Amino acid sequence: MPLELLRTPPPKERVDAARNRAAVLKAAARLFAEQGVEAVSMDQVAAAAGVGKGTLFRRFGDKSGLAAALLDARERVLQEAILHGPPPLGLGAAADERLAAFVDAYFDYLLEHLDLIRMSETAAPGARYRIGAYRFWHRHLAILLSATPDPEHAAHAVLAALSAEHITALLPELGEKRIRAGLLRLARSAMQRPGR
Amino acid sequence: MPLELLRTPPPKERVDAARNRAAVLKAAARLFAEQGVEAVSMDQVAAAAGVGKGTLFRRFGDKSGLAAALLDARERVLQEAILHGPPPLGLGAAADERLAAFVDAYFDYLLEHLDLIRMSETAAPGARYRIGAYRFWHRHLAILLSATPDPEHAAHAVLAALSAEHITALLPELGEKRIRAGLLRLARSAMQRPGR
DNA sequence: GCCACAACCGGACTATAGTCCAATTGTCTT
DNA sequence: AAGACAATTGGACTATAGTCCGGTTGTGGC
Repeated sequence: MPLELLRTPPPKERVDAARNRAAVLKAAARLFAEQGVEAVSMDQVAAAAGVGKGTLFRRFGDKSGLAAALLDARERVLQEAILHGPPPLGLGAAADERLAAFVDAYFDYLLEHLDLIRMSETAAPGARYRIGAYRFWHRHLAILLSATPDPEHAAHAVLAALSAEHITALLPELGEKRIRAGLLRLARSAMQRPGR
Repeated sequence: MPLELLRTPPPKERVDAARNRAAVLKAAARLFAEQGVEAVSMDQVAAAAGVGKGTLFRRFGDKSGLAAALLDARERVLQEAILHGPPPLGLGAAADERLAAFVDAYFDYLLEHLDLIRMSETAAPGARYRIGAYRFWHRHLAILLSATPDPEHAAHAVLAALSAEHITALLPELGEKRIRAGLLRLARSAMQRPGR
């Protein structure tokens, strides 16, 4: 088994760089938890991590990148469950059941980290649609919706209703329960073949 | 943004204030058209209008408010057509036809002013959901969708697929035609009663 | 016409995201 | 072990959104 495949990044990361990245993530997690994502500036994160601003931005690109890095681990759990976990989220259930399970699980994930996800989606214009995670969800949904006339558009439409910005705005107005029910209904109706 | 800032207030406006507002709108329209909405700073607008920054911000609140003010006239045309125009947009057609007509007309409006609308929706966090226009569209859709289990959520879901941010991201990927078709399909399926 | 007062004005000021580059530090070669 | 080289660092710097407040100017009452 070639050892190269086990090294995290192919070009090795310098130890000081790795230490700094860990320090930044730790400091950011603490500050965000203490004061809320919105209220923490990048300067604060850099200072708390004992690192310069330049380092912070080169590592994570911008604030949305930092948020995305913090979400990375949690995201992978969901992705793993979809790819290799048991049905109905994973393979083995009918498409409509997998779709419902995904919406349900994603909504949980959203509620759990709403502010962070919102930051990762909105800090830069169009950020949401470029990050790898969005592409993953989109691909998954398009496959589940492949019986519809335009699976790709349908997948985007479902994800639009699952954007952090959208859910944040709806939460005080409709409450968690109604939103969840509405999302599941939306997913079900998006599934229907156009056999009217 | 507070609607009060966008409409002429009943208590008479001072003539210098009115002149400044007109100058700002004119200068902003010109600069936005010339250089694109993103590329123009508020300082530039203020300078071009011959007005101080304070004046600019007090009048329009923030950049999204300025964008909304510029859209105001065009928005009213669509709202008027819905309230008092001929069917299928106006009263007199079946709900599903009115819904399709709205999606079609709104999509036209969106394409026509995509950057401005995007600015009015995204400059401030949550701005989109607070502006009066959104409330209008939402109410209209909720009425058309009143046969569904949760008209308010369904209306939000349709509008989520019509957000400027979303359409901007989809346009290069899917193209205008596919998006329009997908939106009409989405609207139709949202309409269906849950008669399963 | 004049006065008082509220509304308005504008630019200096703050806060924050993000850029840049000279100096530093780790790593690899010989 | 030392030198060469590239990756990394960090803080000074820029650009922009948005705030604040002392001075100014309409406006309505007398």
